[in-house]
Amino acid sequence: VSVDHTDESSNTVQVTRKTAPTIYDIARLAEVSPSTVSRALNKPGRLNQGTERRIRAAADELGYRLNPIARALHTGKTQTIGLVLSDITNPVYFDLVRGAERAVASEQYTLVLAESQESAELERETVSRIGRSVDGLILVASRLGDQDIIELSSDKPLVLVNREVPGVASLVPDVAQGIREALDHLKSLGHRSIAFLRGPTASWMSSHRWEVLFDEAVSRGLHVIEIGPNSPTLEGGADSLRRVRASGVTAVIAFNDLMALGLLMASQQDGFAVPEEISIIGFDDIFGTAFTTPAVTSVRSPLGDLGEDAARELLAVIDQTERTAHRPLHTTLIERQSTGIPRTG
Amino acid sequence: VSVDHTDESSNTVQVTRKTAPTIYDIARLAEVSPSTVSRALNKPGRLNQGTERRIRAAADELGYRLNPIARALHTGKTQTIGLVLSDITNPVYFDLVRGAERAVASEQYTLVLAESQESAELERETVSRIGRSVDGLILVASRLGDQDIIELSSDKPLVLVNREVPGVASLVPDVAQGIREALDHLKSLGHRSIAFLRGPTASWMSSHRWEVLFDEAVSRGLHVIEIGPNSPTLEGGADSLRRVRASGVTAVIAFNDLMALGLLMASQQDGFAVPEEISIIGFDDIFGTAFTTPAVTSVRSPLGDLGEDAARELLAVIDQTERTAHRPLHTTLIERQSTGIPRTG
DNA sequence: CTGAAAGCGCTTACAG
DNA sequence: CTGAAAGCGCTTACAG
Repeated sequence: VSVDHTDESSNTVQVTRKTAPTIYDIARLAEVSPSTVSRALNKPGRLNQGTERRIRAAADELGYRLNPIARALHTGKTQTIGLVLSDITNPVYFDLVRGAERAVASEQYTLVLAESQESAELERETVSRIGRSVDGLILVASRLGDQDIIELSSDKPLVLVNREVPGVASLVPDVAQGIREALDHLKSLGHRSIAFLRGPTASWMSSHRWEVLFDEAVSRGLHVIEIGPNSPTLEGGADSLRRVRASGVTAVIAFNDLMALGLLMASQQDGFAVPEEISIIGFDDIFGTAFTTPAVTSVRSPLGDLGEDAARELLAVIDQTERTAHRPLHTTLIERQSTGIPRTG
Repeated sequence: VSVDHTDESSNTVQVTRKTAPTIYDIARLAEVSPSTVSRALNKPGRLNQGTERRIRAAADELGYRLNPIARALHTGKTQTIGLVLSDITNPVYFDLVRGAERAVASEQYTLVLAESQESAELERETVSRIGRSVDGLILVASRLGDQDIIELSSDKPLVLVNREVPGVASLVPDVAQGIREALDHLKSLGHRSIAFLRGPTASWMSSHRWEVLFDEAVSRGLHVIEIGPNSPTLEGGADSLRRVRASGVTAVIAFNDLMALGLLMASQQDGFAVPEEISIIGFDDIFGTAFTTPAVTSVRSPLGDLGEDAARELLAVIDQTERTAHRPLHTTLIERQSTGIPRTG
């Protein structure tokens, strides 16, 4: 490790940072009142041209930059929104975070990021830690109970992603299309009996996908079972292998790609052939699904768009502007090599 | 897409959110002065037991929660730190972000996340957007010039990660150990001539790795060349294949894993055998390097520890406390199957 | 141990 | 068009 410090800090002498100029400094320099400075800077064009120019010149000269804290205290707006995820390192969230970050940055907002680590308790703590200093919250795959979420949304603008709660704004991509494509794909390959590898109990999205999958499978005359709950991780997928083999199904649809990848690797280690003995489909099409051999067939979710739209939706609620029409967010099957004709089919 | 709204918001009638209680409300209820309330809540044990208890009871009854903005205006501290990355979706950063998030959260700080999109210009904008409302900044793989960084650090606590600038605190894992292991590994396999696939011109880390690699290769009597600059992405790696083949080297060490993966996939598509015709080593050991066939040999960086230590270092600077001894952050080679005996060796 | 007062740096009615 | 004043919700010397 290399750690360098300025001479000052290594002497533990405080680096005296020049105190930032305020509108009072500008007022003095431009010979106007502070209120006039504030107006000049906030609503250009409402003042005498000369005064405004003088004020701007003074501000530039002093290197003035607005203190957002002081403004926030008065306006009650911090120009900041909070994004709460269950697990920062799950690759599913990368695109979502990026989409949200770009959407807010383009409106001069700032993103505050927090993680709940798959725990309702920690999520509650996290929300209360950041809640008071953001203008609104995006809760992704929230592990909180419906009641908690309803209360939260009554005192702060709130948008849910991949979670639905009655009366609360939420964005969930239409999962049916991708699931139908997945089932049609499996059926056409000759599969008759499939399993859904479910995620954690607290995951609304896992139940949601299961319910849609169940109905669609039944209507196609496919046998369908549920295996789990499992941790939504590589390990969770790997750990389910025994139950998958014991179940006798020829195909598995996992709650997410991490589980699908885990199951794939565990299968290969066991010499259980993919896709000959078991076809595997993941969910979300995260980074890495295309890297394995066989590459993982997956139902792609529009994560980047989801993050972006959630942010825009939230900003609209905060600013009380009309939301623009929503683009449809749907899922679609990406066929790769982890699905094939079943040996027993 | 499903978008639900409360009745109020869909009528565009403002949802009247109850205004939050302040210390004045508590003061009235507990029949003390606001200053006493502030003390009771901030420095427990300094007041008369009875008063303190009465105040706490009143606060609980009202559901009081401190307004961090108001406090910040007075103290000048927001309990927030900013993390600026070049590219949020690069998997290298996942663990780093998580490490930093956990470290700051454990100190009741909050993480603000921003992205510079590989552009010095955008990075400057980003820093100025979030700079005034954070207590300090972590700049990861900053694309700013040395002078900009020095100025920045003179008016705000700042810690650099994977970048060194004289006089500015910075954390860079020791890259030499991993590089030595990589070279010894290649040499023992019989390689005599290797290439470094460099990253973007503005990447300090790319130059740093190259310099260390150069010296170590020369001292081992290996021929070494540099190919690039390249975009630090899958595409960047893939695009370099032609130059790699033309160069005649038998092994490549890429600036990062994304490039190594891109090169691997392009090679396979071209029928250029890995590792028989070209051995490939990546850098950082990101998620996904173990998934390919052959799996990618990589120099692992301790990204999570880096993020955590950078955050702790920054908090120490902010609070002017003594930094605890730093643990060594070193790199180490993870041998997988993308390296092997060269056919021409 | 507790209170009155000033101040953090803005914004915004209210006057003129 | 511009200024004086109050206020956002805290904290912290300064008194007593």
